[in-house]
Amino acid sequence: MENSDKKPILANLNAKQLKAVKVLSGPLLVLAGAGSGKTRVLTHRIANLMANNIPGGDILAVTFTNKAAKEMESRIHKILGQDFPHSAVSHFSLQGFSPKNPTVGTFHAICVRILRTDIESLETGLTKNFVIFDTDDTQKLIKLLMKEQGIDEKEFKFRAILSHISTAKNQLLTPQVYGKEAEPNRFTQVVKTLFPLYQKHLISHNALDFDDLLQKTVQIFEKSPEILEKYRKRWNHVLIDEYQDTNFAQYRLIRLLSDKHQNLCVVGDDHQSIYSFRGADFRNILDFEKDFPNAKTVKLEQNYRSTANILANANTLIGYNESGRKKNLWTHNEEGQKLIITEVFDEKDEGRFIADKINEIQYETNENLKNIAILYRMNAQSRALEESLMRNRIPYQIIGGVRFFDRKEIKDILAYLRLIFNPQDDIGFLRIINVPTRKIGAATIEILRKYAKHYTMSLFEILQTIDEIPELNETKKTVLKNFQKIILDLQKLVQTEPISILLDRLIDRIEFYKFLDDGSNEGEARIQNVKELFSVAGRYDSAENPIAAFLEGVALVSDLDRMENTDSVTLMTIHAAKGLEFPIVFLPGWEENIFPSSNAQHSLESLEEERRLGYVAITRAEKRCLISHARQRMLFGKRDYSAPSKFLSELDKECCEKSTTNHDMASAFSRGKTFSAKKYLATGSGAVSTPKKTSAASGSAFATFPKTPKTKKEALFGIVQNETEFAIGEKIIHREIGNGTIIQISGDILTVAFPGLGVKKIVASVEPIEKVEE
DNA sequence: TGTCTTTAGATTTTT
DNA sequence: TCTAAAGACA
Repeated sequence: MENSDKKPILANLNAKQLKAVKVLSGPLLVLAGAGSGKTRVLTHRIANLMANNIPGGDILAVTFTNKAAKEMESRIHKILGQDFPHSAVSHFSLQGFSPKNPTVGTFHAICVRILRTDIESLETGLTKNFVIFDTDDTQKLIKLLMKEQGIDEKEFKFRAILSHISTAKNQLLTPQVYGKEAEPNRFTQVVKTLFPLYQKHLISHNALDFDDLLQKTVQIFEKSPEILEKYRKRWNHVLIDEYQDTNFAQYRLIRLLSDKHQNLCVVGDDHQSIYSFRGADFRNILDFEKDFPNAKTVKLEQNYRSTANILANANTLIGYNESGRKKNLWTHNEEGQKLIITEVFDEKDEGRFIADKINEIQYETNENLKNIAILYRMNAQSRALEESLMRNRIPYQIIGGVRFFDRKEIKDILAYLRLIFNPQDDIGFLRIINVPTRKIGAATIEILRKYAKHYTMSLFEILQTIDEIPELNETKKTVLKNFQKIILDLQKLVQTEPISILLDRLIDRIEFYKFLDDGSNEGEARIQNVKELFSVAGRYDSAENPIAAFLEGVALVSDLDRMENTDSVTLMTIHAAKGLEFPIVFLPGWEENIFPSSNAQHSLESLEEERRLGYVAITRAEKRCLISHARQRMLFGKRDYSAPSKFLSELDKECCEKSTTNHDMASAFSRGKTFSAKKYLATGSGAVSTPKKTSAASGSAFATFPKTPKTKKEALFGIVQNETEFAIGEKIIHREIGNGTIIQISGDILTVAFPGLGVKKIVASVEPIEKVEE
């Protein structure tokens, strides 16, 4: 690297950061406040280890998300230049671990790779070809078992049972141990019945759920000292990011790997622990010095991200928590603007307020939209915001909600692949046996299941003996044999052909596009979604076992990994925003029972977790933070009055500014009328009538700005506008909005100032506007 | 058995 | 509001 003599590894670090980077061995705790350069320390420390002749392959770095893993790799690469071969780590590759490069990945991704090598040592019957069951699969399975056991679905919620099982697994409890230890009551009695059955079925399907990935790995390590030794030797240096969010299974895993060499560096901030619902326990980070008495501790307290005003608010808020280590986060950054707290009328008014503010900010500072984020407590809040942004023609991308890989058509195709890859997968079989429709219904399935159970074979395997099943007529047998043949034929291709060919043949054989195409826009969108799958699949063709890598990738990938760096506003939950930062952050919905959530009101612990979430939310902002709360809100089909969040009164009053959109009922009503008039516009504007459909139509998980086919608009509105006939400064009249002045032109998009209504972006060829001759 | 219609029920956060 | 399960009917 050109400036290697300047030691870039140790450059641009403050004294504390440098201290952490320079510790080359032994246990190290880095308490890193928000925005204090945590990732910087991690990456530079890895680079420094490598610069001190520790082979990259000796290093294991565990991150919380795949996105963070990728980010970390590219940053290490940047620091080390050629010293770090760019092939880097492929997160989903099944090839072993590289001797040259650090292993970077999430707990789940790393565990999968360990299991692909060593799971058979457990002698549970699980093989290297195991599939990963996602939430949807596990829900189906537990429902199935409940039916089988005659457990009343009304009395016992499958969700509650699943989450109970998950918690137990995260505590590394086996069904046997759970059965002994759980306090006896009606609910645990049910779980005691279902847990072992659930586990048994997973094994017989050759499947693991998310929690198994961790638990099985720990089991291997505890059972086979020689396997544990292999990984201990491989990873002489272990680094853990977001340590405050580790659960017991992960904690155990870390101890197993690093107790011997003690070269363990954990980084985190107990104030940012927000995943306790998933079993995370921030006491892990508080107890680190107890667990490792030789630990060195470095506190990073200088914040480089946010203005002093933003930081002051975050500090004051988190100060209301009793738990956690006291910290003194400070900054040299300028004071900046005050945090703005705005009272709005309802969720629509809130959407309008945010859209107007974005237009205003853009007009004033020409801020790139990718610097703006809207962070909310729950996905259900996004709809009103999306509608408003769409109406105002503000491009946005939405992370979360219905994930791309959760779409029905995608899951169906994946289920086919799963079955091809693993014929034991009954859940996959049940998903697709009648997709496309083959006239195989509940009755036929029941017969198959009876025989499968009797011969302890999987549903797919039982098709071999189909001729010996008297209950089925010839037509059914033919249909089932055809289905079997499709799967068997495609299985032959797995070894030789890339996934794209396999997908192509599959879609062809089952005439999937024909099945999806119902003539509607939604049908077209579904086809587009399936086609998008090809581009995703292409990335796995170079893996050793492409289909396994592909299935694994889609099981472990989150929407966050698909976040694009485009010129658009980002919408996501606060949880998803952890680890990210944005110059301008909107925080809507700071109302009691939304934030803090109604489910968090009953205990101090959960309320404190909500407060930490608030802390995370505010500290995402670099320059500006705009909080809003609505007087009433439509939620789950009901309109309710809502009190401002208690967190608002816990902010630093000196550093806040209150405002209101001042919309009483009447004005909100008239505004609503304007909305509906414009909604007609939005509805007609292309293939979309609701935000959700937009995301489908765009062919990805993102609801990107609808690129509207012009011809359709013209047909719909009978307006043919010449895009070039407008100029800055000209006056126009909008049929619905009124008179305005053009202040900016960007291609077909006009920025128009409407007196008294604010600045809006308008697509010239779409909206009913005309020039006003003066 | 599929499809259309109705109804009930659930909505925090996610690897 | 939206989804999934249940019911009615061809």
